[in-house]
Parts: sequence; structure tokens; C-alpha cells
Amino acid sequence: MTETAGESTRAAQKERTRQSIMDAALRLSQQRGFAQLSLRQVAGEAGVVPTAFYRHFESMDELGLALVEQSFSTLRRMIRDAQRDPDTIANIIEASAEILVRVVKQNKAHFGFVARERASGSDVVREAIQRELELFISELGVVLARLPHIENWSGDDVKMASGLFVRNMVYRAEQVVQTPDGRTDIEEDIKRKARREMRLIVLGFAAWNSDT
Amino acid sequence: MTETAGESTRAAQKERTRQSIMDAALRLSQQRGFAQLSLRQVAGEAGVVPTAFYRHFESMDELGLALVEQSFSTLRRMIRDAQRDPDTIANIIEASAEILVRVVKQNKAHFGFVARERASGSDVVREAIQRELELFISELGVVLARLPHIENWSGDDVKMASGLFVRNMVYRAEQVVQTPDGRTDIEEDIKRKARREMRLIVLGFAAWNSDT
DNA sequence: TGATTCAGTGAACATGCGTACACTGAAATA
DNA sequence: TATTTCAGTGTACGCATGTTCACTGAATCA
Repeated sequence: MTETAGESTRAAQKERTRQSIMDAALRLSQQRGFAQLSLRQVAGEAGVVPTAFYRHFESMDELGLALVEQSFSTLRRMIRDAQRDPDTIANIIEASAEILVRVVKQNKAHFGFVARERASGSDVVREAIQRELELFISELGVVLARLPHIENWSGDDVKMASGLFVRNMVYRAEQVVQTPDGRTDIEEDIKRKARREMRLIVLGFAAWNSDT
Repeated sequence: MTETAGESTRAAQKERTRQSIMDAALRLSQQRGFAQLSLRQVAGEAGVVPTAFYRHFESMDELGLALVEQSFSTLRRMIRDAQRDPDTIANIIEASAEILVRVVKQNKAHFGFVARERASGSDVVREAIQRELELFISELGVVLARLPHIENWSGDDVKMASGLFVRNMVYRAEQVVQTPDGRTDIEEDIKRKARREMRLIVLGFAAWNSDT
């Protein structure tokens, strides 16, 4: 009753159309920003008539929220994979810069969406992204708190650490997204800068806690 | 021939209208973002007929560029004033957090505009903002380079320092802009966090250069 | 097999948009 | 004072938008 590929059941077809609407929106929003997209443009790019849009989303805002969710699930998968990799634990900074650039490159559309709509975009989309980012900072805090040097820091300090890391990551991710494909020289430079910044923040923390 | 206030010469009247168009755009862009504004909305808010807009700006993009310039001249005045103030030199971190919150509060529209349009907005406006921010980072670098501890750092290191500072300032400025008027409790919290972050970055630099 | 559900269609609408154009009347100029 | 300049007006246009509604026909169900 359930096939895995190319299903032609009604539900599967609906899901496929829904996904193609989301892909279309993601694709178009790279050029002019999600907030500027019209329902008709998205429907057109998805190869569907404008009214069909309503079978899947009540409004563009609802589509935006779905994209936020999808983007952050990508982000979460990234941090989960990173935790599994033994190299990461061994040399967290080198590994993080490497992973950041690689994963962002593979998901330019999602990361671009988050970076762009974080500050502007519609109220509801912007707020959703900020909530997700805060959540992500907290989650990273939990991960950091398990690391050797950090285990007895105060909650506030750990939060500051992950906040600085995440915000710097977001900034460097923006740069990766804006890098034209194939410019590995620019990517290497971004990695180098990201590493330096992370190293500096870590040094700051070492001094910080030997201080307080 | 030249009066100072309420001039009614043709040029002065034109300048007044131009300014009211810019004010209108700034006011409206706080709600839905500059990129979503229509020429007609801006003209309406400025109390002028749509076609009159063209007497002052060739397009919305040109208006956007004018707003970028105006916003950054505010930002530059802020850093210039800060350098004059002896308190700033004495305790750069405490003073910076104080000044940041105060000046951003007084110019929410300008700072909100920069923060919002930095990542999204039209290509031409976004690029102008990024260029201005890079310039601002370089300028801050020059200021930092004169400070006692920093004077013999490498150019790259100074640039990293001011980059981290500015990016963190931009983030905290975004928060101040989003704070409802009168919530001094939230503002104090932002100041506190900004101070902690700056202190941490400075500690990192101390360790950094005793290292290399 | 016959009835039902429902993802996607296509025409129609009111509205807001950018811009062209001919205009007005007060300030600037000669 | 007579002429010119030009910031701001008012009309008119073609176009894209969001949303409505009645529809079609294949997948689902009884």
C-alpha cells in the first residue's frame, strides 16, 4: 500500500506539489527576498495556478513559517552530525569552520533565507526566526557546557559564549551564501577568519573564568 | 539674502519637501521594511502627489541610497562625539555601551533602517550598506589602533577586533531598536550584555597577542 | 461499479501600482 | 514689469496583484 519512490497516491502527489511550492519560494527569494514575493510568482514558478496555492497554505506568511521550520531542521541536522564526528571533539574550532562552510554551501537557499529574513521580512516570519535562533543558541549552550573547560561556568556565561558563536556563525554564513560558486579562495578566507574569531573568543573565555 | 529659519526661497522649500519624503520613507519603513514601500505610499505619507516624487528622486532605489547616507552620517557623528568625550578614553567599554544605547534610542529610525536593509532590501541598497559598514569597521580600526595596548598589533588583527565589535554593536543596536519606549529595564539588560561581550572580546585580545 | 472527495483549473473582479503627460501658479530673473 | 523657470498637481493608462467562485476529472471509498 505504501511505496517509497514516485508514489502516485493522492496524498503523495499533494506533498510533492507542496514541496515544489516551497522550493519555488526558496529559489525566488534568493533574488529579491521572500517578503517581496507575490503569491502569483511563487505559484507560477512552482508550475501551478495561483488558486492552487491555497490548497497548501492559507497565506504567504504560513508558507514563510514552513520555510523557517525547514531551514532550521537543516541547521539542527548540521549540529547533530557535527557532534557525532570524533574530529569535532578533538579540534572543535578547525572542525566547526570546515563544517560551517561545507554545510552552508550545500544549503545556500535555506541559510540565505534565514539570514535575509532574520532582520526584515514580515513580522511573523521574523519573530519565528528569532525564536528559533534563540532556541538554537540554548541548544548549543547545552553542547558547550559538556566540554572539559566549560563544565563549571555559570549559565549566563555559557549563554554568552554560544550567543557570540552563533551570531558570528550567522555572519560568516551570510558571506558564504553570497560567495559565487567555485570561488574556493574566498571560502578558504572565510574559514580562516572564522577560525581566528572563534579562537579569539575561546581565549577570551579562558581569561574570563580565570578572572571571575 | 539668506535667512536661517523657515526660509521661503524656492530652493529651501524644495529641500524641505525632499526631507519630508525621506522622513516619510523612514517612518513607514519601520513597519514593513523599506523594500516593501511603494512610491505612492511614501508620497502620500509625505503629503505630496506621487508624480512630485520624481522632482527629488529618480527611483525608490535612489531614495534608499540617500537614506543609507543619512543614516551613516548619524553613525559617524556618534563615533566622533564619543572620541571627544574624555570618559570614553578612560573607560572605553562602559562608555561605549552607554553611548550605544543612548544614541540608538535617539535615532531608532536610522539604525532600524540600516539593520533591516543590511541583509535584505534591494541589491543596490544592501550593497551600499555593506560598503558603509566595511568603511566604518576600518575607521574604528584606526581609532582602536591608537589605544595603548593595541598600537603594535598587525593590521589583520586590528581589523578582526573592530569587526567583532561592530558586528556585535549592530546586533545589540537591533535589540535596542526593537525595545518599546520606556522599557529602561530591557535597555539596562542590553547594556549589561554588551559590556560583558566587549569585556570578553578585549580579554581575548590580551591573551591573543601575548600568545603570537 | 457507482458515488464521493478534493487537488488543481480558469475566468472574473476590485485595487494599488509605476509612470507619461499636459497643467498651474508663485518665485526667480531680466 | 514682463518673461521664464520649475516644484507640485490631476488625469489617465496598462499591468500585476490577492481572492472569489464554479468547474473538472482522477484517486478513493462504499
